[in-house]
Amino acid sequence: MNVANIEVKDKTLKIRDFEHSLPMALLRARETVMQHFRPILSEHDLTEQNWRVLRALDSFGETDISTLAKHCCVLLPSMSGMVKRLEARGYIERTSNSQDQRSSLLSLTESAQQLILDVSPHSEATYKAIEESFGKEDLEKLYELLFKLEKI
Amino acid sequence: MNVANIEVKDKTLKIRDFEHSLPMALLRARETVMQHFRPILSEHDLTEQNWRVLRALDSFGETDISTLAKHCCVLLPSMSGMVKRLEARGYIERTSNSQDQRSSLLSLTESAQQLILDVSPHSEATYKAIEESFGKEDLEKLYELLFKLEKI
DNA sequence: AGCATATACTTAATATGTTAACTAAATCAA
DNA sequence: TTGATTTAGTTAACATATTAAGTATATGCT
Repeated sequence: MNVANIEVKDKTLKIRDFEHSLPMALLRARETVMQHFRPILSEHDLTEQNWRVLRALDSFGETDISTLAKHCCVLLPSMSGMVKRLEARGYIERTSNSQDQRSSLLSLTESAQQLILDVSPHSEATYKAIEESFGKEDLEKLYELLFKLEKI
Repeated sequence: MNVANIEVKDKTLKIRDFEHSLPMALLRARETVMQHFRPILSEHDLTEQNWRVLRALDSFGETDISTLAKHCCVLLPSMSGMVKRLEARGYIERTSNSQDQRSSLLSLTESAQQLILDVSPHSEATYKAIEESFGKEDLEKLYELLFKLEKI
């Protein structure tokens, strides 16, 4: 018997409730999407988060680690370790910031730029396939609703 | 300069590209939603995942750990550890499965059922607030699109 | 200048995500 | 019935998430 809704005799309603949970629905949807992208990334020994960081540096250019973390939706301690590992693998460089000795500026190495050139076409193709399967109009509508949800 | 789109003179297009990424949009939206729920859960020393597990057990009733993991969108090794910790805290019980000695059946303790009764009203209220702020029709539309996305 | 406070980041500790290896029980085939 | 294979779970190893504590530099006040 379901304690959170004791008047419900069978579990049908409560199960729909669980499946209908907004965080759950967002998680499942994201999982489905990522299942299409992860094989491409893992071929290059990149995690989903690694790819996010490299793409963000490519998009926004040289930035400090805090700004990068915000863009990538990653907490600073996670980013700290990730950058350290990507630096060790030769994908990220640090330049000391003359204005503030506490932080440094991060940028992509040549090797990382080449990696992005290699991976991007596959990533783009996967995205196009999703867009085609899902429908361009529905996808635009989904973005609209997701962006709206970010602002509540 | 953005390597993945070298003909782009400034970074505007590439930045929008990054922000417009579907996994990123889903992640950000989910983060926004969870920021509303996490304070309630952390008051009871529950992680987001813990709450998912307890709610799933409440909804689906006694189940084996593999089924539970699928419902919660969690991998089996993660679930294995989580169940062990929730069991140690007195929230989950194991019953040996006479049909199959490899697995056992999991269920909620009285204490967990009481916990759900305590937390649910706050969780419900938060959900209602989100629903009101976001709009009921848009929320239904969002669910519809998310469920559709799960099926691609 | 000198001290208190704030800021930027790292490190630590523990939980969870992810893949691979491992254990034990169940099933299947000869 | 025995031996190979499959299935259900756990454990291991490492990456990331999360909160708290620690370190060094900047800034503001007196």
